[in-house]
Amino acid sequence: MTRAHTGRRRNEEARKATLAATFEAIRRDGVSGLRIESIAREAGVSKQTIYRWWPRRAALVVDAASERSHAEVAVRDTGSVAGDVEAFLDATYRAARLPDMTPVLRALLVEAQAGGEAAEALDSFTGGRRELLAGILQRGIDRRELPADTDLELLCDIGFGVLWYRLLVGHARVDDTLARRVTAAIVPR
Amino acid sequence: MTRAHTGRRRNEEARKATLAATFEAIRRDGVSGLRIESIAREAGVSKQTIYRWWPRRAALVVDAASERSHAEVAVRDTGSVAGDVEAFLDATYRAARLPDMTPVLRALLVEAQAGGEAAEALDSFTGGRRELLAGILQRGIDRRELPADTDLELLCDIGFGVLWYRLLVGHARVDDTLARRVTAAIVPR
Amino acid sequence: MTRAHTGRRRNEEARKATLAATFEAIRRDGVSGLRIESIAREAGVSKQTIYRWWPRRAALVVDAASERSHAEVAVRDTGSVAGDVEAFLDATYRAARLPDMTPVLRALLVEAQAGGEAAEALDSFTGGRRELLAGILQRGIDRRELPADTDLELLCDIGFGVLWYRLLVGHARVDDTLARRVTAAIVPR
Amino acid sequence: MTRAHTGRRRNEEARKATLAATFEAIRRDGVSGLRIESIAREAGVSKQTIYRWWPRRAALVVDAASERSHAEVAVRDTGSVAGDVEAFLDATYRAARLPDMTPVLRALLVEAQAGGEAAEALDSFTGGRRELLAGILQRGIDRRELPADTDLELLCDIGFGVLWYRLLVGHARVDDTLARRVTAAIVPR
DNA sequence: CCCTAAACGAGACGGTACGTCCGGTCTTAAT
DNA sequence: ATTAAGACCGGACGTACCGTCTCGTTTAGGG
Repeated sequence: MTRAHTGRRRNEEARKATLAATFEAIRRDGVSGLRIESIAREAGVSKQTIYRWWPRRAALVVDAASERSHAEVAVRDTGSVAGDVEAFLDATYRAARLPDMTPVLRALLVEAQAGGEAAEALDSFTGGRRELLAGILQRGIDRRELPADTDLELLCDIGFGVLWYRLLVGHARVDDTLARRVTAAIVPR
Repeated sequence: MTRAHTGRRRNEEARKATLAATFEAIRRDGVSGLRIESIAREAGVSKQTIYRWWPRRAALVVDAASERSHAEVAVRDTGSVAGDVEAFLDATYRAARLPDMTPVLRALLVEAQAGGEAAEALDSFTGGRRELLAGILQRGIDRRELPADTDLELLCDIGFGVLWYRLLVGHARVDDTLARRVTAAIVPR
Repeated sequence: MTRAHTGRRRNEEARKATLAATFEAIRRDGVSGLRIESIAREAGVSKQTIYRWWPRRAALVVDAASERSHAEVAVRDTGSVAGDVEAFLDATYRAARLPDMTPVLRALLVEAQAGGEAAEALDSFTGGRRELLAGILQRGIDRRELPADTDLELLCDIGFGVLWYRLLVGHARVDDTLARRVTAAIVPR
Repeated sequence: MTRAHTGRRRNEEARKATLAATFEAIRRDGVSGLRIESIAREAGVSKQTIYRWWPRRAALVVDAASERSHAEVAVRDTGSVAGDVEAFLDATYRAARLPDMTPVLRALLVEAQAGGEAAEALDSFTGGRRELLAGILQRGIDRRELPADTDLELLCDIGFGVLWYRLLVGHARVDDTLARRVTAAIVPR
């Protein structure tokens, strides 16, 4: 391995190489096929270095995932709730169906089923997204576009539930039309 | 082990003991904690016997899961689509949130992410349920209770997507009111 | 690896291959250079199999050594103590300086320094040899060839001490003449 | 670590602390249990400092040992070879059986089995001692106390062989009477 | 009635990966 | 220039399971 030592400071390149190899491994083998030794080998990093910084496998998955999901989904103001929701869901669904993104989302969810930090990471990730959508819908209520007793929580669960359901069960693709259809189902136009 | 031999016929007790141990292990450790050797030990069965009948781990999970999900969800005719849908979803959600059922559903979905027979089993399981719900909704269209252009596929994804989303992400429980709320959101009353 | 399985019985060939590889490794690298993984690789045996039967490294060394030191040193009756002692020491020294034997003896002694079963094995090995020599000398006393107050214990320590000293320090070889010289020093002719 | 830096000169205290920790570790764990990292930790010294001054583990053992074996065994003139030899052996054996000394001698011998500088150090150490004993015996020949054809080399091997044999095999202690008994066996009184 | 065939428990085996430990090298920052 | 600190790659450690392979026992069912 030709990477230069950095002495007693953490080696940033080793960190990057590890996360890149993890990401690639998730893409290739899925989360159940993750092998720390393979990642170490492919990243040209020693196992000890991996265990030093990511004491649990879940931490590695979470970090690899979060490197790819920085991209914030912008909340726009299109003039109508329906437009705002559709824009938001469209951006969300587009991001999720990127070939790079889908396996990472699946891996994160799978890893989260064991509880622990992956569960927390997933919860915080999905929680943040739900708040954004809830905010958009709340704005609709404030503007009297939606009735005051709108079931915000449920509409959020629908918006994201349909997405995850399709990602995980695979009976139908997350295609271009989905955001429009979901919006039509949950927001009167 | 005190279980009696059955000679050259398959030993039904060994089969049951294996599936029970598998089920218990899923409940205890989740699908990622499944160990064939533990199952064999706990079931008082030899590894060879397990591998003879369930050549892949996924087959074991699928079998253990299907033993618990025999219970067919009845499709009733309450006189209105809304009533029928709510009755169906309520039964579905109730079954899914049974303490025995939830871990198995999660395990099946996780195992399915690797593809293979677990994916097929999950697909056929969820597919069957979607068809039932679609049938109920189609009857609503036929009776003119629902518009002809109702997006059947999407409404099914909503009905089940919300359920799975809550089972997997864990931000909110699948409670008694959920079926009513979901029904209200997707079917005009 | 093409070695045939033997089912649930211990595989004798695997045992032999392991000991042979251990012996070879001691010869090549000395006891401090022993690597269980190398032995496993060279013997075509899995690590688990080695650990199953030799839970400690010392046990492996002891077994490998004892496979080579079966050869009993015969106690002859030449008609005189001096003759008997010289014959015994000559046979002992000859065996010890065999190219196959020397590294194993050194390894056994080194391993024994840590205590444990190697120490016991060495003690029993050397103890047996000392008893033989003591028996020969005792016979000399019985026959009035040696004075009754002969320091048997010390003479044994001399007979073997000189051998080990040369084996371990390496300032002089264990050559053909040594047995005769040692005998002359400890037994009046 | 509270030890003061000494800037660009070698830090004598670091050297002492390292050797003391090495000595202590040999006493505690034997030579096979030596860990550079433990020594560094216990001595409050960095690994780099150890490697700078003792590039090989053997060098460390040799140094630690030689710090303890400075004590020269005086060669006295008691008026008879027997007396001189006994005095010399007694002093030698007494030094070797000191609780501080024994583990270090064992460690040195073990380390020497791998060859290299430990072997050289051991050889030079034992060689020096043998020359002293040989000198005493030669003086006995010169004074006609011993026959001219006395096997000097062998008698030295006996004097030290018995010592090492007992140190290493552990079947019998190096006690107060040993020097007298060995002397009686190799030098006519 | 015997004798073959299948199922089963037991458990050894060759592998692969685990997570830990240590060896020896390197760089930084402080003295 | 020397040191403490500590990250790093490499590689062996001893353990845990995997999936495969006999072995000897048990019973069912066909000749």
